[in-house]
Amino acid sequence: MRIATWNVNSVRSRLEHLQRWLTDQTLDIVCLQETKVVDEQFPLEPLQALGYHCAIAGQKSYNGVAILSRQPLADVQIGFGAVLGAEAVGDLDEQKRVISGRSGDLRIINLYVPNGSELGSEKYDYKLRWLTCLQQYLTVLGDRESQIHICGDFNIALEDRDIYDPAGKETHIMSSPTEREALRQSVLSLGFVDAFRLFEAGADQFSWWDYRTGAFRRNRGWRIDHHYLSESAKARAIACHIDREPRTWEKPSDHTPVVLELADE
Amino acid sequence: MRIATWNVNSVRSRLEHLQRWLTDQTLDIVCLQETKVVDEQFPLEPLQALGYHCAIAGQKSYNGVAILSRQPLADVQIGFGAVLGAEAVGDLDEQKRVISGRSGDLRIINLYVPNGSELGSEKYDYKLRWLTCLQQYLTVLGDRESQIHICGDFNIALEDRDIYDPAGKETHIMSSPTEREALRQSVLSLGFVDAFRLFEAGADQFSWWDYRTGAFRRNRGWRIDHHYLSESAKARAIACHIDREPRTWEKPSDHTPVVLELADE
DNA sequence: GGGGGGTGGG
DNA sequence: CCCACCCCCC
Repeated sequence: MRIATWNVNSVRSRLEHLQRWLTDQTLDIVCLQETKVVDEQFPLEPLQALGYHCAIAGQKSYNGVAILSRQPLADVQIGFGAVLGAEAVGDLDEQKRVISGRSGDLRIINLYVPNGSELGSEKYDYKLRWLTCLQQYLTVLGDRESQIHICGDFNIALEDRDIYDPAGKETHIMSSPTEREALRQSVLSLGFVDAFRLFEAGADQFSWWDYRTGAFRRNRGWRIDHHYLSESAKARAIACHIDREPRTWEKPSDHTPVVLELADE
Repeated sequence: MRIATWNVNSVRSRLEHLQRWLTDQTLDIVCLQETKVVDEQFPLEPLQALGYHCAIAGQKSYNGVAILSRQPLADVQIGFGAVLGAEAVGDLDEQKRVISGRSGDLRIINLYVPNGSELGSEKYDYKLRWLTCLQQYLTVLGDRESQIHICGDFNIALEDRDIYDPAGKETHIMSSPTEREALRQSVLSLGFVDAFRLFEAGADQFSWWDYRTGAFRRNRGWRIDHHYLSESAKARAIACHIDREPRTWEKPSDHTPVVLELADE
């Protein structure tokens, strides 16, 4: 099966790209971030017409996540609170950044990690608190289920080879040692592995390029969109690649899709 | 020579349409309204690249007029004040709605008449005052020059055959008897003739269709974009037609161009 | 630079 | 519906 993650930067303004890409490709599951639309206005019909079921968790203007799937997902859960309880989660579910569902024996978790704005800012603090909560969330789910796949826009580049020009980026949002450590702690320490790095060792492989200053043309990008696999899911991994093409289209998202292939069971 | 009038509803968002239309057509002079851009940001280069000189009178956000011409225009004048004096004009030159220039012996006057919003409103009063001033302006110019061509968006349909469904539109902005009379008084009473009606007698010939409620598809339009000719210029008139095609393009202006053909002298 | 939102204008 | 503007966010 093929699973994609794509931060579409508004599912409504990217609907034609999404339709085109889903028609060109053969995807089983597509995890979207930054849908930026309330559920009532999510473009269900055109995506159903392409053969997808939609599990959606949207909000107005910002954030919003969705999972498209050829087969309906079981046990769809929205937010950390669905697993940890609303009290434990506090303000971290106010923004729609977490949606999860099960496809056969595989638990799919789709995340849109907060950007964090600037080191030391209030938003940065929110990002770190959010990642701490993510660890609890994954710990609980990991105790319950064996095959787990996590993907999304992590807004963190794990290593220097994941950034176009890493020198001096220790104080940059998305590449600070503190953020990297928080992501390792929240995800990698639980045994999940970065699926892309099972197959690709090189640098200059990016999934996001700023709209400004011709970053895509100059390939000044970041690999911040990831797939993670639990030990048992990792055994099924066949390939993981970045599809740069949608980023070349007219009025693209600033992110491009990352596709993971898993062996059928 | 061929002269067009086109309310482009923002010259920047309509630049591709304008380039396409100017490439398809052979125009000598193109009068634009609602350019909605300050002079410093007017897209001079792409229009010069198509072989046009530009006389521009813009403002931020609203209004704005321009004349594109294959040959540079002589004696370009902006506003009523250039002819009547600033004192006589008061607040009527604050909005950029008037630009004029001479091409050979022909005086070209490009106008964007105020819309007027609603009958009885402050904007309506401004429209009527503006039209009174227009009469003075044209009277002075008519005393000075013989061959005069006036065009633009008049925001008034002169006759019932110029509206898609005239019944009950006496209290509608753009078709009230008061506005029609004001336009007759300001322009027609000075001897200028509606060039389109020299050639076309029929109804259902429109130059503007509201963006809302599928007005274009249903041809619920208005003929509010006009060419007027002085007696001596009228002698040169060969044809006048509405080019509906640009209104069929993607993201069109709500107006479509009206083209006048004059015999070369 | 390109999404979202809102308001004001037509 | 589709401009413009402003502000917020990435």
